Amino acid sequence: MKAVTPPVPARTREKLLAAAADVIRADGWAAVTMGKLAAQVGVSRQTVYNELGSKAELAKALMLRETDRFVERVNADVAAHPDHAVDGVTAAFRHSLEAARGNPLLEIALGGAQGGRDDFLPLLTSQPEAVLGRAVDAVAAVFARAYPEVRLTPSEWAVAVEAFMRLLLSHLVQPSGSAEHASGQMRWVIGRMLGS
Amino acid sequence: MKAVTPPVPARTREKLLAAAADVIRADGWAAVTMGKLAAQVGVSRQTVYNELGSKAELAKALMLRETDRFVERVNADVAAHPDHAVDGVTAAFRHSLEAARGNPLLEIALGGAQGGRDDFLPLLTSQPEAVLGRAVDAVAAVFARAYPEVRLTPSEWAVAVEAFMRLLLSHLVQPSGSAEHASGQMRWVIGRMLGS
DNA sequence: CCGTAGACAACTCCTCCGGGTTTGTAAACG
DNA sequence: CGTTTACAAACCCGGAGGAGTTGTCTACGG
Repeated sequence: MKAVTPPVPARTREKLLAAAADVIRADGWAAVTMGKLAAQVGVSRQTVYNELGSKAELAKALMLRETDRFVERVNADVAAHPDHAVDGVTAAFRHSLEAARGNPLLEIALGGAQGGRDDFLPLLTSQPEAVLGRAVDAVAAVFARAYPEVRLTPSEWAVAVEAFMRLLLSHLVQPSGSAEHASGQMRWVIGRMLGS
Repeated sequence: MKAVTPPVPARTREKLLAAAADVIRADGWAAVTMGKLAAQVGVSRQTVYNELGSKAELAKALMLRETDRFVERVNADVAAHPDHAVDGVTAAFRHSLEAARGNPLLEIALGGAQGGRDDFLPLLTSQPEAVLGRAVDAVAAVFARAYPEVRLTPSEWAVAVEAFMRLLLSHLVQPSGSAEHASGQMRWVIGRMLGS
């Protein structure tokens, strides 16, 4: 467990992000202060600034972290359905929907819950390419690699996955019944987009 | 259609809604007060309450009014492309997107602009069936009637149009390039959903 | 060299406090 | 009927104050 690599530098960032996620889970984004993160990790406040830059960048880093987890989940879901694209993509949709529900960070970022609206919303609206575009590219790559039998061009995959992401976010903001029901509807849309 | 019923009652409501829309366009939702509407229409404040019930119901009525306009636009767009479903639906998408941009009421309702967030957002999130479900039903009926050659079952039309609406709202909240570019992408998705 | 501790101005946030406005309802009036 | 008037409760606004935070800079120490 003890890091062979530099024990302090790169690992500190991860611990700071984890601490921030903990504080958010417990008391929300407003309760996240640089000083609290420093104390929780056992480091000075300036190290936090050196490592994260600013609070806005912390928000961005947290979103990117969340995005990575999301892509990883999608990867696992398609791996569980190797030979049926529609099943795999639909499972990824349903699983992502359930995982996102009750995720405090996501609830804050989607503006529903009050809190750092000014810190998180810009990441999804003003500069979507930062986090959303990144997710689209990664997921499109995952799908295209896992399901080569679905004959879509790279740009078609990009369009399909962008629609996939938009519908996912839409169902988070405006739930329509259960996740079960939503993914049931999505199965039809996904089936059409992937060529039935 | 409508009898030449009392000239005052039903017409007053329409004038009140129009006045509210004017005030919103000029000074935003916060500037809309029941007293101002009464003065602008030349009626007493209580008549406003008798006619509209409350401010929350006024918000709902305005959204329904906007929904009707939207459905009417869609109707016109599909009528302009009688023999090509994908063209008609895509045109409806692009046209709706452009019409919604710069529509003060929509900007408020979608939460981006500050303002009556507490009055409008619930209409799209807490009780989506009130306004959104209504729009889905109406648009699905329009599409199904205009393009019978697209062989979708009524429930398939409902699913497809719900996706259509969700993607429309998504592009309003998170624009991706120009309306031109967005509808270009949507053309592919629509083509797939309607059976290429 | 890297991280710490301390100090610092600017800023945000919260609270309290009035005062004005608005909401929503109810009565009396024409 | 619709209008006027009255009214309690809630809401919004601007200011004053104070605590807490942000972000930066400098001096210190292993």
